[in-house]
Amino acid sequence: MTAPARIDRRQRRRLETIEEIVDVAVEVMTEHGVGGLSLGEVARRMGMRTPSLYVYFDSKNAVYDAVFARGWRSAYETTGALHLDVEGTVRRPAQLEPYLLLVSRTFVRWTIENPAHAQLMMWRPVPGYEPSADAFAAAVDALEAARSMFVRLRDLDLLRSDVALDEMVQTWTVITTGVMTRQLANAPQESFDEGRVTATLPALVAMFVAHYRHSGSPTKGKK
Amino acid sequence: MTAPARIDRRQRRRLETIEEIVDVAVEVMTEHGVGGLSLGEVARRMGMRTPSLYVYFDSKNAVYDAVFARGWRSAYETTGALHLDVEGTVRRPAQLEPYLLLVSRTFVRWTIENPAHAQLMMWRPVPGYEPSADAFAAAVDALEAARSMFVRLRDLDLLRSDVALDEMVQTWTVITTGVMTRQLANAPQESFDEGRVTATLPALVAMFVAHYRHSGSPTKGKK
DNA sequence: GTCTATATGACGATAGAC
DNA sequence: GTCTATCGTCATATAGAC
Repeated sequence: MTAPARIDRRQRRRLETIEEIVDVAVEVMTEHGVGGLSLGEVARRMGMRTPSLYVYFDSKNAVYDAVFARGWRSAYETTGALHLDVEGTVRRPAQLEPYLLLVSRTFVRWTIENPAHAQLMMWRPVPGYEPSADAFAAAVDALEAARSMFVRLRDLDLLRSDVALDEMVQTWTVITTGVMTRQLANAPQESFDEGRVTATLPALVAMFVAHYRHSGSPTKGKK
Repeated sequence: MTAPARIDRRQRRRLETIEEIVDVAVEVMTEHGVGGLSLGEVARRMGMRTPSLYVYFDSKNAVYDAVFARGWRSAYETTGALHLDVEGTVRRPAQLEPYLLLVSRTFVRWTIENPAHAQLMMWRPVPGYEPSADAFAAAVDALEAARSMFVRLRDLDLLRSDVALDEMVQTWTVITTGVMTRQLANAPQESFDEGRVTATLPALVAMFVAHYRHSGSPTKGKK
């Protein structure tokens, strides 16, 4: 039975080529902007001709789709790791604010360090491209992870239970997306650590925590 | 002296044509996405040939630049009107939170109703385009207006004076930009009034006010 | 001054030879 | 699987008609 093995080897090679195409595409997007992706440039860097890429991807948008899905999976893995400890059991944060600050910093840092992925994921920079159902599922998974984080924090009595979870998830994503957007749009050359926008994360998380923490009544609260 | 009059008429016609080109360009950007602007499409809709547009604009990026500058001027006029009363004297808001909610709602509403302008202004959707010094000045004016609003509110003892103004301006723009970004990226077809993201503005402004208002000590405040 | 005709080079994409 | 050849479209540039 050598036939299956040969097929496996072929498929492995094919997958490696696909991975390399995506890598080079991200490289080009990082240099020339997300909308500046050119299949000709990708082929040139890989030592091929443009039409050869069509063996692996049906269209330019299919390449964008792979970057989109890969981005959400990577962000999910990076940020989601904070929600679980090594054994995989649910983590019990001692204090709410330091925990949420760590989560937001981890996510925003990922977006600043992966600007091509992040812009494709958070903005709509490419006319005509919309994520496929498969790619969108990766985004939904990541949002669901954030949502279940808030469920967990609420069950631990760290967050108010009189506010709709949707509102917390929405305001949370507005804050993280807002920081990422202003940092990448206004000063894309600044790193996460030296960013003047990323530096406001502690203040923004403090506002969020004051508003939604369980203990006190944050605003207009009838004490 | 008929010559100057004829020149005036010509210049007026020229300015009208320029305005029309920008109008049609915004129309195309709204339909096909900001990066989907095609000078050929603009010329087609105006009943001209593409090269004729180059009489009025040096390049495609010059058209983007006009849209960028026009957008910031329009946003400035729309939002800045709230800061002054009819006579032009400084307005004295009775309550901080309703006032800031009105300002943020007015600004974000403008971005949702002018998505092409807003995306060009707040994101970086067009590879190779960077605003010229002139166009950038319009953006600086608008940001300065926001900053002076906070100066005024602080002088009126409505905002804390122990926090750097820069931080307030930064967190404020993060919130407004974040709402605009998530609404336009995730549900661009929803109007401002029916938007599920824009609906979180009251909660976000409440957080902001609780954190920065003068009276109480919002978080970790030593009472 | 205003527009058209024409040309160039890059792009995404397809067809077909090897 | 990779190539050459080709198509249509795009931004852009130049030359010249009116």
